[in-house]
Amino acid sequence: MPPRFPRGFFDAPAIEVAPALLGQYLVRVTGDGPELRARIVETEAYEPDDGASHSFRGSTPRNRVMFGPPGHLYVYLVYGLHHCLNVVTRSVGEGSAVLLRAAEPLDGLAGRDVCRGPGRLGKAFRADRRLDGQDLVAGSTIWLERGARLAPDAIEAGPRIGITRAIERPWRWRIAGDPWVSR
DNA sequence: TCCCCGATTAACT
DNA sequence: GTTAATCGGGGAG
Repeated sequence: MPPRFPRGFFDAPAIEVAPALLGQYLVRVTGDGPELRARIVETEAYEPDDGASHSFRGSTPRNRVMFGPPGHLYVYLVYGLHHCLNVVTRSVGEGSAVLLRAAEPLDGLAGRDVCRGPGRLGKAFRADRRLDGQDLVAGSTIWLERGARLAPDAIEAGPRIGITRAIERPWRWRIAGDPWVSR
């Protein structure tokens, strides 16, 4: 089994962790089905001073995991329908995370588009608020594993999707030309 | 308490 | 390109 990332990998700004997560693996074990595995191909960063971030107005019951230790999973419900997966970054009290937007299905996932888009990725990995706060470094339910390190020119940045504030920040990253990215 | 609207998606025209 | 689905968070009163 490939190594996981150490806690310190996540104790950094989301704008650094987001591109570094491209090409890495998301793994999930459920009570019944097979192990799920996918390769991350698209991410977005949300920072503490970022008007588009849930953490912008401080800690609340919903987003408190964002203000906890790095390397944990933040799961929230959007539009009353979809659960999105985020990786908490930066140190305790800062409020920063990386949204996982798309991945290449590998093991235990049927269908071309099941991981294309944050809502579908959450559904494919059977995420809901019960997964909020899971430890991605030392937990045994959902975690991240190291994949190949990508060359800088294999990564491209662009504007974030679906937000109405801080739209000028080019904080979405994806693997250039990858067939599994969203949209 | 009320009310608006969102880090989306699928199913329309 | 447009819109319904669906519901909880959090600001306003």
